[in-house]
This record gives sequence, structure tokens and C-alpha cells, in this order.
Amino acid sequence: MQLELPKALFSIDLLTRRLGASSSLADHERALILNSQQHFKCYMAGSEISGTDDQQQRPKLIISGWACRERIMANGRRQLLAILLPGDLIGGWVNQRALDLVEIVAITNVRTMNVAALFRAVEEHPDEYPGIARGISLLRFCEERRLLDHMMRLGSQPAVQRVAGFLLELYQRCRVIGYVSAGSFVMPLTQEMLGSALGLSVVHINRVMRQLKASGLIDLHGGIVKILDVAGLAQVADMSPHEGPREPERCDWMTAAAG
Amino acid sequence: MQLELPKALFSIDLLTRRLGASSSLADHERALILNSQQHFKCYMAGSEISGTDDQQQRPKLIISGWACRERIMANGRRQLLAILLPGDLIGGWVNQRALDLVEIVAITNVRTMNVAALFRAVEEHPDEYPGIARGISLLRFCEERRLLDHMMRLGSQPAVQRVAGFLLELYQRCRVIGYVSAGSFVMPLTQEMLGSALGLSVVHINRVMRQLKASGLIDLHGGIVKILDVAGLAQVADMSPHEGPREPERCDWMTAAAG
DNA sequence: CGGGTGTTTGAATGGCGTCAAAGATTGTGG
DNA sequence: CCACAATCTTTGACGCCATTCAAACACCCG
Repeated sequence: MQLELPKALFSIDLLTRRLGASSSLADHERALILNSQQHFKCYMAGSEISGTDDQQQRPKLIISGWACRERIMANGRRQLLAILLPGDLIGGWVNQRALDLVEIVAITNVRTMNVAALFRAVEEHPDEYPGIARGISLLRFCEERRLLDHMMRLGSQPAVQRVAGFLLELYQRCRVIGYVSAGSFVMPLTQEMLGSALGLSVVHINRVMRQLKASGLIDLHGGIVKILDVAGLAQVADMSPHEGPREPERCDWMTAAAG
Repeated sequence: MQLELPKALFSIDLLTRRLGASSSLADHERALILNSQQHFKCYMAGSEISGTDDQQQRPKLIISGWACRERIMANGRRQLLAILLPGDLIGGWVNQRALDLVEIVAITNVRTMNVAALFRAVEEHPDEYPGIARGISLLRFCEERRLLDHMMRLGSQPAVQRVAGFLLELYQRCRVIGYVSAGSFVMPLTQEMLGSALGLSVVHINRVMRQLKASGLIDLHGGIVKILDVAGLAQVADMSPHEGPREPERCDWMTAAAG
């Protein structure tokens, strides 16, 4: 289930870029990140990355692959609370969050990096690594905001809007980490997983996807999603098309999500 | 909209009990809390306690009254993300959370206490006030956990379960802060607000409430909810009644929610 | 080639929303 | 103290969105 792998090629870039997204890092901060390049782990698709009983909860960074935070109810239904992409942090350290008690499961094969040493260094000398500290906070903040966005979808949007908004979010996140080319990105979620994330049945997910394809908003073939009309998709995602006028191009969450 | 009020009577008890819930407080910690008994504010029902533009975001403790975190979508629908009761904290300080950017609105008249001075003292000398620091973390942790629970409701439960679970949560929270007597508590949420919180229409909330009353699980008159059958309500909340057997009395979230 | 998993489609059922209108409750002013 | 408005609750009828059931179709892998 867990095999040690040789040092990943692009993990340095990924980690540096993500932690330094908010502010430029000083040289000694970059050096600290470089020294943290170790303790990789690999999880097979479907295996558990972090369970509810996992007390230590070593903080990790996802280097490659997709994962999700999922909770299963007594009635057997499962709910995907969040999708985790390369460059996302998991595991708390201080000020443990409720999110960190939710089980994390690998969707594809996932490679992670243990950032416990890096975190410890930043915590013990917070004044020495202000850029990294800000980067960590920002990453967590963004995930929380995404969680609230998702809650809005579940609570007050019909199926088409939910799917549209969710796809847009994935698109924007993939774009930030360089996983989009020519408007397309690999989307390894099955329709059943999409349903579990969005609170919809598999069958209905399928129908909605067909509808979005027919509308010329997206294209979907062999696990590759192509966003054909970002603005149109954003418009669908934000409001039901039959409810009154709306100022054009006010996709504020797009710019916000790019952080 | 905001009027200074004389020192509240029971706010000391409330604050001490909530911050000391996880561990007993030292004498100098109690003293710090006592010295923080000032800067009260009162908000009328329906007014905004904390907006998205409110940059300073002074941390406050709700002394009395109910409030909610709400977000409004482009299509006009509003979603209550969380209900805030006396003894709940609002406003971040360090490590700003995404939740703190959501508008907070008073449901009833609300009295709050500014705990900025107390927070600052704890942050500057964390080793001196370990009990209070733990208490603050615990309060935040509990709200996050409730948020996830609510997300589960919205994503994967039908109407009856949602309402049952939500009422049970309110009941447990009211019980902890001493607002339950003889199984009853005052519930100032209108059915429209319940609908906004649970992603259901007013009409359907009404039907579900009638159903719960007819089942002998709750009683409801004049804004007062009486929980007649806690175990039964928990059973309804956790799983749909028609889906297979289920081990009795495994209401794990009840004990967890009492923290 | 066959089995397993994921996708696609149809038909039927039902949960929940919408519309509409009639009570019930509360608060306000004369 | 009563009348009145405003808000909230309750109920019925109707329609639609989404689920469920069922089966056919595609794809991947051993």
C-alpha cells in the first residue's frame, strides 16, 4: 500500500510555487524547502491516505495524483467533502482542524511528501520564515473557502449549477498548478464520485453532463474535460438561467479562486 | 443599531465555563477573564453583526441571543451556514479563517462582548494561559465540526433526516449552555430560516415538522421546541428508516457534540 | 475471450418546490 | 381595549426535478 519512491522530479517547483504564492520567499526560505525534499510516500488508487484514527497526522503535501476527503454516513451514503490536487496540504499540526479528522482516500495513485520537518521549523522560528508561514496559512484559507463554496452548492443550487460550478473550480485549480493545456485537463473522477461530491445520483450526473455538452459549454472524452466557454459556464454556475437579468462578467469567484 | 449596555450579569459564568470546558483554568486565567468583562455591544434582531467588509473583525463572544452566518448567492437565495448561540466565538485574530469572511446577522436581539484584549493577552503569552488557549481552540474546532456535519446533511440526507439532525444539534448545544429545561428550549428560528439553513422550502419544512410532531418525536408550540424522544430523533437523523437494520443506540455524534 | 467497472439511456415513481389562499400570531396605533 | 397590518404558519393542488430500477453499451485488463 505504501512504497518508498525516489525523489520526485518536480516536487521542488510545486512546493516552492505554492508556498510562495502570496509573497516572494527569501533565499533561506527556499533553502529550507529544498532541505525538506524527502520522505516521499506513494498510495495506490483507492487506498486510505489518512484515517480518522491516524492520531499523529503528519502534515503532507500532495505531489501528484488526486485524492478526496470523504465521510460515510450511517445509512451508507458517502459524501466527498473536498477534492485534493497536487500542491494541496493535508494534516494539521497545531490548532487541529475538524477537517483533519475526516478520512482521506486516494482517487488515483498519489505521491505525497512529508512536510513535518518544514512545518516544525516554521513554527519554532516563525519570524525567520514569514513567507512560508504566510503560504501555509493561505493554502489552508483557500481550502476552507472552497469548502464553504461547496456548501453553498449543496444547500442552494440545483443540479446543473452544482456541476457547472464544481467543474469550473476544478478547472481553475488545475490551471494554477499547470495542469491545464488548451483548456483541457485530466479529470479522474468517475461519475459516481461526482455524484457523491455533489449530492446527486450517478444517473443524474450523467444527464447533466450531457446537457452541458449539448450546450457547448464543455467537452468530455475519456476522462479529459475541456472547458469550451468559461464565462458561459460561470454564468450557469452562479444563477439559474431563468431568473431575471444579471450584470455580465461578474465572475468574482474566478479571480478569487486563482489565489 | 448598536447601544452600549450595562455589564451583563451572567457573561462571566458563560465565558469561564466555555473557555474552561476542556481543562480547568488556573486562578490567574480566571482573573484575566474577569478583567475582560467590558466592551459590550447590542445588536437588534435582523441587523448585521459582522460584514464581509469588516476588516478589523474584532473577536467577540455572543453573550445572549441567536445569530447566524449567512451567504447570499447571485440568484438571490440565501444559505445559513451556521447558527450561533450564546457562548460562541466570532471573529478571527491570527490565521484568519474563511468562515470569518461570511456575514453574520442577528436573528434575535444579540448582546456581544469584545474579547480582543483577552485574545491578545493569550497570544502574547501563550505559555501563561494554556487553559484559555485550549478553550479557544476547542470552541473553534467544535464549530468546524458542526459545519462539516451540516455539510453532510445538505449533501446526503433527505428532508426529514436533515430537520431531525438539525433540531438535535440545536438541542444538544442549548443543553450545554443551560438553555434547556424539561427537554424544551426556545427556538427563535422561523420556518423560513430553517429552510434557508437546510436547503428546503418553507412549505416543506412545515410538512416535515408536522410529520415529526405526528411521530411523537418533538413538540412545537410558540417558538418552543420540546424534544420528546432523543434516541428516536437521533435514529431518524442518522439513517433513513427504511434502509436495513442498524445497531441500536450508536448515536456517536451525540456524545461527540456534547463536548 | 470474458468479467469487471464505468457510461449511457429509458420509463416509472416520488420527493420536494411552487403557487395560492386561508388561518394564527404578534405588534402597533387609535 | 379593539382594530389593523405585518409576519409567520398551515394546508391543498399541481408540476418538475431528481431518484430508482432496469438494461444495454463501452472500455480496460488478465
